Amino acid sequence: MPDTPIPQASNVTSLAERRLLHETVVDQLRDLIVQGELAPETKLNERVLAERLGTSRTPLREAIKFLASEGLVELLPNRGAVVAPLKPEKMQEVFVVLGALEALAGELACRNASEADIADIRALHYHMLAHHARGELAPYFRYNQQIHQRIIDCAGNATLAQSWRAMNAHVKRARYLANLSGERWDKAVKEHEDMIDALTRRDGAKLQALLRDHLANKLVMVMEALGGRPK
Amino acid sequence: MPDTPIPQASNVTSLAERRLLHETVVDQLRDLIVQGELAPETKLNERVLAERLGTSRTPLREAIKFLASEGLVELLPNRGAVVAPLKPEKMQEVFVVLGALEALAGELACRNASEADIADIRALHYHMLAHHARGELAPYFRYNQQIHQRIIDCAGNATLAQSWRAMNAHVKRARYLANLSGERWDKAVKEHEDMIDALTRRDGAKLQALLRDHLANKLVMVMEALGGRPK
DNA sequence: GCAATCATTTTTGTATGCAAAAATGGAATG
DNA sequence: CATTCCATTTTTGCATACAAAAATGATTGC
Repeated sequence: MPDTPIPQASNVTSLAERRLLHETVVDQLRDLIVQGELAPETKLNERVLAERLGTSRTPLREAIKFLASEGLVELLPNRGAVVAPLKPEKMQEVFVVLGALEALAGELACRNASEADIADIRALHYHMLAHHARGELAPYFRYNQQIHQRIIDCAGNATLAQSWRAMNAHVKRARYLANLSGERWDKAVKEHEDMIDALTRRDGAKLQALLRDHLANKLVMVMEALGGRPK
Repeated sequence: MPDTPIPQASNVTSLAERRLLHETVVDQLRDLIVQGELAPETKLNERVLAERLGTSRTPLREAIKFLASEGLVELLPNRGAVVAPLKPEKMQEVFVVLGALEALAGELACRNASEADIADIRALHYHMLAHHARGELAPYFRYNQQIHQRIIDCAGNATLAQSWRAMNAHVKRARYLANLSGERWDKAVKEHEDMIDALTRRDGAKLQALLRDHLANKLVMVMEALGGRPK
């Protein structure tokens, strides 16, 4: 018999641990969208999707509403929902906001990150360099994302992190469009180099500027790719 | 309490509106939360709330999921949902992010706003001044919010606007705590004065800085009020 | 008197049913 | 051949049903 826990009447958040079907459906559906398995503008047929995810329409519809709030799906009254289109204008908007969020995160991270945090990020950076050297795109992207994620985390602002995560989901959808040519790729890596440098020196202003530029460059690449697509 | 008829805003299905019940429920529920009618940490009883909003549990649950994504409600697995607590730490986080978003909006607005836009905002500002002069708090808040909203709108970035709206909802919940003392209120008005000035001169950098400070000052007030609350 | 236990009630989570709207397809018409 | 109906099918939106989990509260034992 374990010790009887003291009844914490008010602090409800501490016991929100159990996994709910609704949440797994949200995660699965978000993955399908972000990974591009459900392409932009795909109609979400409730019956089909529910069967695919092994659930009924009710939790699926709740998940769709949740993702609609994140902007990953669009609700069409009486006509269901579609995967949010990948419009160039939308991308432009997202990158601008994301730039501001990452800049803020960079500044906060320079103040709040521990030395261990920075060492971790640096390690991720070297992993990324290795994959860049070998021209391995997928692992490169993975480490790239992890670095950005870690910088956000080091900012120590959960609200910022959540907002960033939602915005970043949109960008992830477009990442495979970026078509990293050798020159562009090298440039992006160089920017990362500078970012790690600024973070190590805890130069918040510099890191902020670098992140903004980095995002702006990413946007250019995505825009070229999107603009080239016949729509 | 026996059947107390709740004034149904207009659940009329007469007009062939494209508006879904789900959306009206989202708006109604958000209003109840933002206006404080559903206090922080209130448990959302689905049966009771559905009846109150004149609907069934299904659309209500969808609305709850939607608002959970906005952060206004928290989901407790197998225990339903509660109105998100108003914790000081959360407020601090929100204000930091909101500061970055408004700063960005200010910069963009200085670039993109038309002269007519600026004239409109200036007009709102004078209305606000009038209500400040008369010490009318509620109308003051209303115009204050409208001014901030208009600046966001002038940025011409719908993604930014939506993100701001969600963040701002949290702040609105705390606004009645701010307890504007004469001195503080005067200071806030003075800051607005400067903001209008910077916008008119289209001095983006200045407006950005002013908005950041303005938000930081608001935070101080809210924090004092929240910190003073025995919780 | 108090805590623990367990039956009962309540509430949540999911599935299903049903009506209305939209999509589909095919015949009739120009 | 294209277009416009209209009947049929499909899909969505909402309500309800039902099982499982949690809250409640009465009872028992100490």
